Amino acid sequence: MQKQKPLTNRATIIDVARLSGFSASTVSIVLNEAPLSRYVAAGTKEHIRAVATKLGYRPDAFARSLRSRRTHTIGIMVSDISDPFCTLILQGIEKALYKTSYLPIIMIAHNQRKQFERHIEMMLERRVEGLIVVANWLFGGFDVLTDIEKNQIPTVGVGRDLTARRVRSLQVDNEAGGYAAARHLYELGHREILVLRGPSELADSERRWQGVQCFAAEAGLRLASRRVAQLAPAIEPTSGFAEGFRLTSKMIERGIDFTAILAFDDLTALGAIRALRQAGRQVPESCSVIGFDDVPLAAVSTPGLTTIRQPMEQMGRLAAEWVLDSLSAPKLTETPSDPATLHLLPPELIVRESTAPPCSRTASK
Amino acid sequence: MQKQKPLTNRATIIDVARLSGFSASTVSIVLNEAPLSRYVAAGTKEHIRAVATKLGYRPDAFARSLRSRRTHTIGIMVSDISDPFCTLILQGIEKALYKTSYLPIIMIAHNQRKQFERHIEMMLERRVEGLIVVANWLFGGFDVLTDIEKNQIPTVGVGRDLTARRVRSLQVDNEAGGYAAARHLYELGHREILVLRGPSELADSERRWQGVQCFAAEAGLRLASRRVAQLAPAIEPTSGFAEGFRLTSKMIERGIDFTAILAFDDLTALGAIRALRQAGRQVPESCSVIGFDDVPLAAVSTPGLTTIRQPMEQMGRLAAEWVLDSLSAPKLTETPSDPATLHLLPPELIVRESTAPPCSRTASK
DNA sequence: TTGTACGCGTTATCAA
DNA sequence: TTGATAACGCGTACAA
Repeated sequence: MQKQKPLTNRATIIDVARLSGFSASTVSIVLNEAPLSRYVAAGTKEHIRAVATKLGYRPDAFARSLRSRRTHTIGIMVSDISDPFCTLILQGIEKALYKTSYLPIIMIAHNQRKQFERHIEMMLERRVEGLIVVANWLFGGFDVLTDIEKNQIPTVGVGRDLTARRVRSLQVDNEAGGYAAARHLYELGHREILVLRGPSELADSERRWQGVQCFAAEAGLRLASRRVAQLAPAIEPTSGFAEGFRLTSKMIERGIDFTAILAFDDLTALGAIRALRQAGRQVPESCSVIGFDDVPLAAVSTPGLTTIRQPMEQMGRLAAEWVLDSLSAPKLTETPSDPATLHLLPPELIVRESTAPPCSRTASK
Repeated sequence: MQKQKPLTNRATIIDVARLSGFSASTVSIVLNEAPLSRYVAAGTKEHIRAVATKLGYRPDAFARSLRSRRTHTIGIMVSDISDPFCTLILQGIEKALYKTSYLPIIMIAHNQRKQFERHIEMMLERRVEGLIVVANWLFGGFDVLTDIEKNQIPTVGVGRDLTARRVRSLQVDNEAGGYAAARHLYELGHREILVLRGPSELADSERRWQGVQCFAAEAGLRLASRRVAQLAPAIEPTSGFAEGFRLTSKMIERGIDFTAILAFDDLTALGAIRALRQAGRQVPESCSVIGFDDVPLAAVSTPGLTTIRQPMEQMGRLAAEWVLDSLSAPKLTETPSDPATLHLLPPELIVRESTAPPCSRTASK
């Protein structure tokens, strides 16, 4: 029958001090297991701890940070939370951070510059010690990052190349990915390949396309320009599906021959598959399709989608580790001329059911 | 010893005061546009603002909150960030919160009780003013929420029924959803329906199943027990795919007839489709399939998946609004006997291509 | 119209 | 071994 105080405010360290009969300093030392707590009598410690739990005492992060000048906080700016690409990277970051005492502060920009800016403001006010920017698709200018730059907050970009903004970045090797995709189709025997390039505003599009061209040149494969299409500029990542569908349908209507489709990403590939099916063509029997990313749905769609995997979890983990490193590393020199490196991770070919050798009757040669 | 140096040497309000020649209080009043700023000379304001921006001054959220006793922060606990279900709810919450001055602090529990607990601790230390728990799948006991209870923090649960923990909750009407799914298949003409029930530990499973049974009773539809299977208990939401595949394959092997499958959720449905395809049956020509949730991949898989939509964004929005309401509402009475209502939202039937009338040759009767 | 003084909860420093 | 005190950065009565 213990009557509890209707605390509008919670127990503070002073309450614990009063009730335990010791000073706030001692309480602080004991509860934080500070070095000095070695000299505190065991009984005292025990008593103080008992009182603390009894009162449900919890240190106030705000007061603590104000005093210690440390927030133990890392800001994570995600461009789009409904995109599994970002989500998996986030997962990797989370896992890496969870082991440490750092708390991730996740903010979602919804692909809007305005929100991005506002969130950056908030992060600065919250004194994040590091920042990770997870971006996939378009994302306007990143000029806002200069704010970060001025404030000397260690920043890492994942998914997009932000080195132009002087931000160390982490990305899959798009060129190698494009190369691997083209090679896979070629080795299966495909010679008439429809290439659905990504939107022009995305740097990734160009890199993957270069990888494809590079392989074609090496293998002596001819990429007829009539079999190359480019996705229209798009705001949302999901618009890749509609574009893949539209472009593939158009090619079929025009009567252009092809035995395989090399799509910009998984969603584009799925759109292409829908178009093929609508035209009465089975995948992979009458047309192979390969995607890019290896988003979770690639594994559960039917047929399972052959694709180029980006090591998203690993990318997230690495980004987190980089930030953590620069946090713990002594800032020996101020290097404003630091050239902000771009780190490329190897992609991996994941073969599922959507690719197969071309059917003899379909192969026109 | 070396003097304690700030990690980031930013401008404080005092710097602004010094450089502008006015006192800190005047600066504070001006920059916050406090009521008293009405009496400050326009020139003074302008000057102070200029100095502030010149110095890149940014108020420190920690100091501010410490003083004002308000954090303007709402904790959001997400059970699994890689589950699109959670992600869409999060989206709704975000959008609703963005309009306000409240900042969402997102934490991810990765479906692990331990992490859940630790994050709850952190949220309390960060003095969140409200809490939203977004959960889909299993999630151990929620006893930890008693902490929250004690601290009198307004809490809303989304996706799972947490009323047993005295947490106001928001959920789709699972029974109505099951009912609608069964009805859709029945109205298309299906009489031999394979039902893949959800895992037994999930309360949703039972409710959906009751909806199905309810419709069957009303329509005089007989649900043969040999055509009812139940997913094995599972930790991850994605295991629904494997289970859907396994159970459907087993049914086919056993030679059990059915013209349609009513799956527990979209992933289960996709697993079923995979199994059907492997057995040489086309969807929807030789078997219809209906899912539940309307996760984004339902729209982009081929064939497009007919499903029961949960209004996830709306659920998120509502949850946010509820929390906001209890924050602004005057706490007139302490009502520890408050029965924590469960609010049910209507599901919606989304018809795509995976359902069709049974083919005459397939229908065995 | 502007400045002074104090308090928010913690922790580091020094004194006892 | 423990306690007193001063900061951390900001907002706001109250005084001027």
